Amino acid sequence: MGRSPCCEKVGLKKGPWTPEEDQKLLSYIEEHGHGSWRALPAKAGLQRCGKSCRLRWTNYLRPDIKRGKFSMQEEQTIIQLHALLGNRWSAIATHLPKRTDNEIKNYWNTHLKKQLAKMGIDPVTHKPKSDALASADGHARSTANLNHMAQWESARLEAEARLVRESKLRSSAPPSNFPPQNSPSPPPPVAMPTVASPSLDALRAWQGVWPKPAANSLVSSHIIDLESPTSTLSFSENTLPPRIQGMGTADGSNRKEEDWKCLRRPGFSLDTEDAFANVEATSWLTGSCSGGFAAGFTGMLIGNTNKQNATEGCDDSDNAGGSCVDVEEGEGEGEENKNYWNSILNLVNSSSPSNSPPAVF
DNA sequence: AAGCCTTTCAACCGCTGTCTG
DNA sequence: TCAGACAGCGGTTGAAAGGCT
Repeated sequence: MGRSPCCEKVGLKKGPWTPEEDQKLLSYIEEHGHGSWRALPAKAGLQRCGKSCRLRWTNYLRPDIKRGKFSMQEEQTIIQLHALLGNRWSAIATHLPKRTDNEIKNYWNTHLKKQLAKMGIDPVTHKPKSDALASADGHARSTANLNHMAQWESARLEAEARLVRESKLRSSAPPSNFPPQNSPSPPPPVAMPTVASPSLDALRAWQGVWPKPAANSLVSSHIIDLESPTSTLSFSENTLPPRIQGMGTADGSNRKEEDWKCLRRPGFSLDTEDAFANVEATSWLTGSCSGGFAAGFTGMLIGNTNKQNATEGCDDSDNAGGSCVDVEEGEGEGEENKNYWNSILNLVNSSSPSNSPPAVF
C-alpha cells in the first residue's frame, strides 16, 4: 500500500544544522513546546522535516544533554548493559541519564567495541574469542545467567515504558509541553533510594546470584552516590500513578500483588514469580517498578568491578573535566587501565553455577 | 606544506510499534 | 478491526577533523 513520506521531500533542507536553524528550533520549543513534530517545522519557519527536527532536538539541542567524554562508570555501564541487552541503545540510554542513545551507540561503535575486540572479547557475545569453541559448562551457565538477567531487565523496561505512558495520561499537564514540564526528553533521574531503601534488598538478592564485588567495593555507596545508573523515570509525588503512590513505605505494607503486576508477563512462569518472592521482590518493587529494581540492577552491575575505588569520585559531575583515568590503549597503558579492563574480562568470564537466578524462564 | 588515511559523530534512512479515528 | 499518522529505534552514511607520512 505504500506509506506516504513523513514529509514532502522537496524543498526541505538536509544535512548539518546551521546555528540559525538551531536557534529557530530552540526558541520555538521553548515557547510552544514541540507539539506535533510533523507540524513543527512550518510553525517554526524551518525548511526541515519534522523527523529531522526531532532528531536535532533529542540528540543535540535538548538542555539536559551531557556532552563530552564518557566517564569510566559510564563505560562500564554501557559494556555491561550491552552484554545483557545487546544493541538496544535506547534501553541502555535509560541507565545513562543525559546521554542519548545515538551518542552511546556511536561511542560503542567507535571506542568500546574496539577495546573489547583488542582484548580478545567478542563485542557481540561478550565472550572471550579464544573460548568461543569451548563448550564448558561454565560458559553455558554464564550465558544462562546473562539471559536470565536480560529477561528480567526486559520485563522491567517494558513495565517502565508502561508507567511512562500511564504517567503521561494521568498528568493532564499544562498545555505547554515545553521540556521543563512535559518534555519528550528523559526527565531527571528518579531520586535514588536512601541507604535504608528497600531496593537494597534487591541488590542483596542479586549479589547472591552474581559474583560478589570485592570486599572493599562499596556497592551500596555506588547505589547511593551514583546519580545515573538507574531509570530516568521520574514521578513527582503528585504525578505518581495511583498504583505507585504510597508504595514507598518503609515496610511496603500497603503493597499488594497488584502493585507489581506490571512486572509480570505472560512469559513468566510460576517459577519466575516464586523467584521474585525469593529475592524479596516485594521490597525492591516498593520503589516503584520504575526505579527500585533499576537501581539495584545497575548498582549491582556497577558494583561488580574491582575498579570501584578508582572510580569513586568519578561520577558524572566529577568527571566532566576528564579527571578520571582515561581508557586509552597503547604502550603507556597504566596499571589502572589494566585493572579496569581486567575487571570487565572477569565479569565476562565470571560464572557462578550455583548462583544462577532461581527463575526458570 | 600537502596529500592521504583514519576516526568521529551528526544526521539520515527505513523499519517497527503505538495510537487514533 | 483496520488503516493511516506519528514517534521512536537501530543501522548506516558521509562530512569534518585529526593524524600520519
